[in-house]
Amino acid sequence: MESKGKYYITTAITYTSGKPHIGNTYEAVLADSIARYKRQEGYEVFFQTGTDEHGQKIEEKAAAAGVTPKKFVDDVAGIVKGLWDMMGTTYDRFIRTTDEDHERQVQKIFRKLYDQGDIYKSTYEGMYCTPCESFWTESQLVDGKCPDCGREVKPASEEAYFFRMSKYADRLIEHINTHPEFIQPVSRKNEMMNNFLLPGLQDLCVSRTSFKWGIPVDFDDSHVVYVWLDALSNYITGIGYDAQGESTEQYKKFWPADLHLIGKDIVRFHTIYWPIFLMALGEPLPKQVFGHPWLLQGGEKMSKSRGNVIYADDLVKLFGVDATRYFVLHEMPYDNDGVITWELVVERYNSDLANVLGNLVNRTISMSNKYFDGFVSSTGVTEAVDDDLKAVVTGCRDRINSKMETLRVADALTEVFTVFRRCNKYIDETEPWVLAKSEDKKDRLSEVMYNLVESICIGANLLIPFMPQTAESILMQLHGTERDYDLLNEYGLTAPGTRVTQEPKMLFARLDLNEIMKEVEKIRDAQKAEYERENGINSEAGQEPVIEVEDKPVIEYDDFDKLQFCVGEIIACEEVKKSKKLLCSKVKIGNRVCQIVSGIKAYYKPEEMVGKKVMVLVNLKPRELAGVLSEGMLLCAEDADGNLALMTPEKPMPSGSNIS
RNA sequence: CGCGGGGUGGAGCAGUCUGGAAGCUCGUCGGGCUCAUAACCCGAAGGUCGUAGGUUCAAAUCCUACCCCCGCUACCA
Repeated sequence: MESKGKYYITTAITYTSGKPHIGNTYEAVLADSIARYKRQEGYEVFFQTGTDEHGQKIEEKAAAAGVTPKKFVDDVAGIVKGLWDMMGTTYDRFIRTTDEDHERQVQKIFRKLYDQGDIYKSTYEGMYCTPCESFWTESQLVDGKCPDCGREVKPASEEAYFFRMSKYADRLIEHINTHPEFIQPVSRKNEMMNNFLLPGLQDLCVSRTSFKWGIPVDFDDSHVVYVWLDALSNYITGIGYDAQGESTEQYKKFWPADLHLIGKDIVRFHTIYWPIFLMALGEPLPKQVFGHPWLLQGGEKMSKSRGNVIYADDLVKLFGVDATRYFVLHEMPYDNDGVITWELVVERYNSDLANVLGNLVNRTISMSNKYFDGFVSSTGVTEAVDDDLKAVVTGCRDRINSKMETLRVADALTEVFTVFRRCNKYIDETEPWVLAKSEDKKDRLSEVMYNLVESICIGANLLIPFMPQTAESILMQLHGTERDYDLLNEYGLTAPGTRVTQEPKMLFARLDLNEIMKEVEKIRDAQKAEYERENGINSEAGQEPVIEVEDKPVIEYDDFDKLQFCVGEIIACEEVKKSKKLLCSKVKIGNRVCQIVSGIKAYYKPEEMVGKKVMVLVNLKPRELAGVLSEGMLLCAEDADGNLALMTPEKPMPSGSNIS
């Protein structure tokens, strides 16, 4: 098959602030199925995906996790790549914005745009919150106050680089109007025009000084490049663009991109800023930007603290790679958000994959073995019912093609399944088990079985871009072959003498919803636990009772200052013989040791007290308890049930340390 | 009046641009069949197409008002 030309497809690069959920993973799978389809069709495909790793949020997340930003993004990028690999995405490059070649080119791009006057230095003016060190726009403010801390903000300005968006706006409007296919679906085009382009584009601030985790501007290193300029550039740096005119052959071949596949939330960046950057660089614009809808979870909001975030790896664990691919591809409508719940996945799995497809392959193979020892041959004994089957099967490739042309992947996948559904119906129409009863129907039976195997073979070939493993498994079991795309509308290519497997393997075993939901519960618990660990919350959080705090009168600082608290180390401890509740501890506080009696026998054994660092009220007037002198107090928290917990320093502190 | 999208039988969606008998998948019920993973095939029930008006011979589809949900609102990527 000769090449039909090149096809360059990209996904958005995933922001590495955390593990991507199924909604993000969907995009990679969608892009992969398109890439695979284009390859099957005969295009030379370059498929790029990757991670977007700079920015303030990542700097903050890394700091919170106590690691360097680089270490943080290395970890997350590893997780992302692992998920994409697990889903079987056939990317040609997984680019990271921390890749050296990318960073160098972004610096060159920035300088080039600066040198030619598209980027200029000015001052950014906005509302500034001093404690948070953040600028906010008017629209971000909450009641005129900082949305983060709620404190007052004041007008401030800082030096920054700006991009002259306005200079290119007219050209972009012209381009969008003369290229109706540029923004898909079209509804997004109007959104961009009405909201941003027609009211007039503001110049965009393309540098930051408020954080360091970014690509430095090489001629002014107090600034880092705005993450979107950095991130968007990946589409050209990843295939060898050079800002000084030394672009690679690969770049010259593949740019402009045929398709940027992105989420609808970032359409603005891809249809306004990105084209304008490209215009400024003198490069052609991508042919099409498709803003796909999102796969959302039904009902409640997705949140890790509730343990209801659905991740691809959990889906794969329960359903397998191809079933997961099937679900996300099939359930995604064209321009509305789709819904994913565990129940829906099980439903689709059972009805489409197990019942329609898996069972079809299984019953066909068993009959072939039962009636013909697995050998498949056409006898030419046809009947009228065969015609409709053949028409459905041979017409499928072109029906899929027309769906794929407009990126209606879900509809294309549904078309593949019409073949399998038609086959099931064909079995009922021809009733092979009846034919098998009369010896003189043997040839007709053979033809029927041939038609089934041949039809399933074609169906499996059409399934390859969407469910590659399943397609391969079907072809292996039927001993069919992968066929050239150009032959997928031809019938009768199953070779004489083909013999199907003697040991059919179930493709998709039916699942029991209750069993699956038990597994889902485990996943949820694990997720909640992980969330609590990451955020330092004790388990049982969320179910923790809300205690109404009773107020004591306000005290002056001087009142507080009268109390002397210190860290004390318990060096010895024994029960107070005459008492049911008391323990008597020897507590080392710096250079002295005192004896303290506490009512904690029910909660702590003497031996486990020893060695603990605790919070001690030191200057409490000594008093005898049960005949034993107590020279202070060990501080404890107490809950509604009277359970006690000693206060201990959160990090190791020497005994005698002052507490205030 | 900030912008945009959505509200269609129990569930998930198509249909709306270009008005003309309300459709698909799942579920439910009934029947058929037995090769197969209680799977497959056929049939049926079930909808005032968010609400209220309007245009028209005819409205899910066009117009107006309202209600509800969801995004976005530019320095969060």
